[in-house]
Amino acid sequence: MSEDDIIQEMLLNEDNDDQLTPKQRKILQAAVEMFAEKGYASTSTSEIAKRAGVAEGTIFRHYKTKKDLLYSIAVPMITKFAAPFFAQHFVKHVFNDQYSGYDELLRKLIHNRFEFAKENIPLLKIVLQEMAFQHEMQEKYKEIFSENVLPRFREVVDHFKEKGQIEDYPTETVIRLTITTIVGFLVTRFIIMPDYPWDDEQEIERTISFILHGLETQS
Amino acid sequence: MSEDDIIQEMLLNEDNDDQLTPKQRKILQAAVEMFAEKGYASTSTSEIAKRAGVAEGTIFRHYKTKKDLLYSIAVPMITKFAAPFFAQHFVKHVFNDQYSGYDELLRKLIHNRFEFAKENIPLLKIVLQEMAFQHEMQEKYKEIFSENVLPRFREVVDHFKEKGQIEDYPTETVIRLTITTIVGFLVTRFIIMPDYPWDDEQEIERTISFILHGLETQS
Amino acid sequence: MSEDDIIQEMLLNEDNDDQLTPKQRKILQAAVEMFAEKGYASTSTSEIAKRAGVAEGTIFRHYKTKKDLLYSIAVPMITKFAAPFFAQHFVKHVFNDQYSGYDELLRKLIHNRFEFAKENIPLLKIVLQEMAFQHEMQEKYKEIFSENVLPRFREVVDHFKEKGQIEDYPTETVIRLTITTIVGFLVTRFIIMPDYPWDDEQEIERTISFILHGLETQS
Amino acid sequence: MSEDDIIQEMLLNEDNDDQLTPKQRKILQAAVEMFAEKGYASTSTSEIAKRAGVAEGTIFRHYKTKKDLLYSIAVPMITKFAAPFFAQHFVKHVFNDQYSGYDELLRKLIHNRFEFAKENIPLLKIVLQEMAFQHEMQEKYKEIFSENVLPRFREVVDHFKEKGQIEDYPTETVIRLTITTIVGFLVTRFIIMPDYPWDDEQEIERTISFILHGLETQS
DNA sequence: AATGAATGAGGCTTCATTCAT
DNA sequence: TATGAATGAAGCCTCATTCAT
Repeated sequence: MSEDDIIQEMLLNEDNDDQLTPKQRKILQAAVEMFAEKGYASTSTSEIAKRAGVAEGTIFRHYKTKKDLLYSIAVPMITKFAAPFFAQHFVKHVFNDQYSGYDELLRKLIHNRFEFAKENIPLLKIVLQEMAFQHEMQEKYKEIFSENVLPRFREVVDHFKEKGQIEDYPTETVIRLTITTIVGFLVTRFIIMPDYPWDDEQEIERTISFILHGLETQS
Repeated sequence: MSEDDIIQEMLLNEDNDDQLTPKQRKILQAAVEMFAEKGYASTSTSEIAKRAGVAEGTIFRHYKTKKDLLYSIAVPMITKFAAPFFAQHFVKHVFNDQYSGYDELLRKLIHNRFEFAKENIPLLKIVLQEMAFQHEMQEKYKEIFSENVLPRFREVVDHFKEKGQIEDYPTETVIRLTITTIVGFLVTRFIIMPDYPWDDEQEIERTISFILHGLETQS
Repeated sequence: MSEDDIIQEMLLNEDNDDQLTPKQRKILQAAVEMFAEKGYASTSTSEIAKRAGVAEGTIFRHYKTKKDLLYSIAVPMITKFAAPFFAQHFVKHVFNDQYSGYDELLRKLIHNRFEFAKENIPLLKIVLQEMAFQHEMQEKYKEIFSENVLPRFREVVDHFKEKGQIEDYPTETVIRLTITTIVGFLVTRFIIMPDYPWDDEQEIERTISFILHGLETQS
Repeated sequence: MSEDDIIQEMLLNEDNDDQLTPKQRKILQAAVEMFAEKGYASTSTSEIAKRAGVAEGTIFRHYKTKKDLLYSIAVPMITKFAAPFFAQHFVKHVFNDQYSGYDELLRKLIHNRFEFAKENIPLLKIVLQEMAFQHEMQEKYKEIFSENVLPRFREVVDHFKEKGQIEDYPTETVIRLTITTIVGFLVTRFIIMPDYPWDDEQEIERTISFILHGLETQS
């Protein structure tokens, strides 16, 4: 757990707010809000400046370009969202403890990402939206996914497939179904229907059950 | 089946291409392409005009506003994507045939929507993107969903829950998990990873199995 | 003579004002005035628009870029200034008439360019100024000079050197001294001291004499 | 000769580099380079600061205004370029030595200004460019020219006209032709065609001959 | 003396929309 | 119906200059 924390800490501090001037922090905050509300392309730098309480020129002193501003917000978010897969013990734990199962891993992952999403709804929205059009973000996503998420995830899934806990679908399919269901839940919960009266604990459990039974080896 | 066809036909003809002048058709086609490529906000009417091979003014003769153009493309798409739920026998069939199961429904639904998505990738992309910001599209979506999709879907799910085929989750949860998994598959298949060497038939079957077992009553 | 006229006519009509809308003509006129007065870099497009009595956007409908506007003004001017050297009989005349001398050629050239400069003072100023920084203009100048002016001039000078009318300086030197003196005169007359009470006819004659005696074969 | 040196020394020391801090010297140097390369209006103070390796604010500590910076560079240059005419013996020498001719004076003048131009190409470029638009520079030029250059030059020319060495053109015309030819040579040599394989010694001699014969009394 | 963050006016350019033809 | 010239508001960005440190 402490190891995980350290890594997340590092990730979060990568471009840490500590080094930012107050004005810069205000700019980032305003930009995040507005990009999430209206989309990157429909948000003007003058609006951001106004909401941040800053002269428009000040934005460009810190970010050469409007796109720079977007990237400085969105690109690290991609890494952060994939953060659990950077933790050393994400995989190790699974292998070392013979009694641990896919359910335990899933439960940890979902709870962890649920909390993260809850704290970062606007950022999540921005990434989801702009990933469609921003080349540099797609590159970052591909890099993170293929170099960090996919290999770790594959190890784990293969492990449980060998243990017979998971149906013998192609590993990629298992991963797809798992991620799709988790992300689908988070998107529904926080972006599509944030005002629905969710019973989060139960809904999380049902989602875990759904995945587990969906992937369970069929006799 | 014929009933279903009629309804879809109606849906498709709502703003049917038959009534369009060639220029108008060119405009729509160009707009769909560009909105999907670059996003609504980042596409200029002059670019659309150029690609459509018409004068800029011509666009505004047919669509009062750039947003009108978007809506005339995207709003019907929402209806079309929910089309199966408009079909009378979508539900009736389920009730009349005592031997039919959730799997059969799911299989039909997925195959049907898979084909539809395949034929309408750019439109799908546009709707997914702009739903986030366009109020009128959200309204249309909510209307369709709560008045047509949800009630029908609820009837069906309740029916199978009563028959004991589906675990006793809240109906909304079952619907959410089902839709999330289907849409997640389509998005992954056609938008996120269109170039992956998919074995569509098998992947569809696995997705169906995943949903079915995920929702299956646990002894 | 008529031949010469035709060629000049062509040159002048190359991008002739006839094809321009009234607004476009106004824009060009305003741009020429302001570039000459304040320099290209210190003239804003909004000032040009104001003086032309046009919306700022209108400028960019006709000229993609502020620099385009400059080039569309200045580049043809380079050709026009070198126009006499495009005339077929500029050289032929010299060779065909055994009694003609360098003085006659010079006299024609100076008178002709004097009238031209007089009618195009602002354009002359713009070219002289911007030649220093605009790459594309330098290229055009080099092209015109090395492909049209220099070869013709060289033929003529060599001819008169052979006839013993001109001192045996390198041809390039003769050309340099001639052009330098003519251009120096025009620049002084029209740009540096336009308000001095010039006696143009006499000053032209003195300039011709100066060049002729300066280059005359020394016994 | 020593007298001449003293005067030039004074001129050069007017705003002498000795009194400058290293930073200030760097700023001036950077400004000269960039103004010559891109022109005054197209050079930003931040670029100058960057090339000089100082903070933006530092420039404005030494020069109240960007224009101040330009003037502090260009205005003294005007004086320096006219420096020979400040020397007492420039004229005296001519009168005292009955055997000296216009050729000797010209030769000295050209050699002297040639060396000066060679050492100050960027400054020359700046003055030539900005003279067109900067009022204060024009004033300085007019002052220097009418108060120092013109009177001295006139004395000398009148002297040689009386001696019959120079054709009886108006004195202003003689001066114009002389200066035009010299400046034309320097501009061609150092600014328009600096890369041409010049034979400087010979070209200078030819230029002197050209002027002398051009002005020589015609029998 | 030196810094560099901050400013806000203004620069060039794009854009959706209008309208006379 | 179709055009495309014209608009002017707004967008992104740059710049000379100021000021607290």
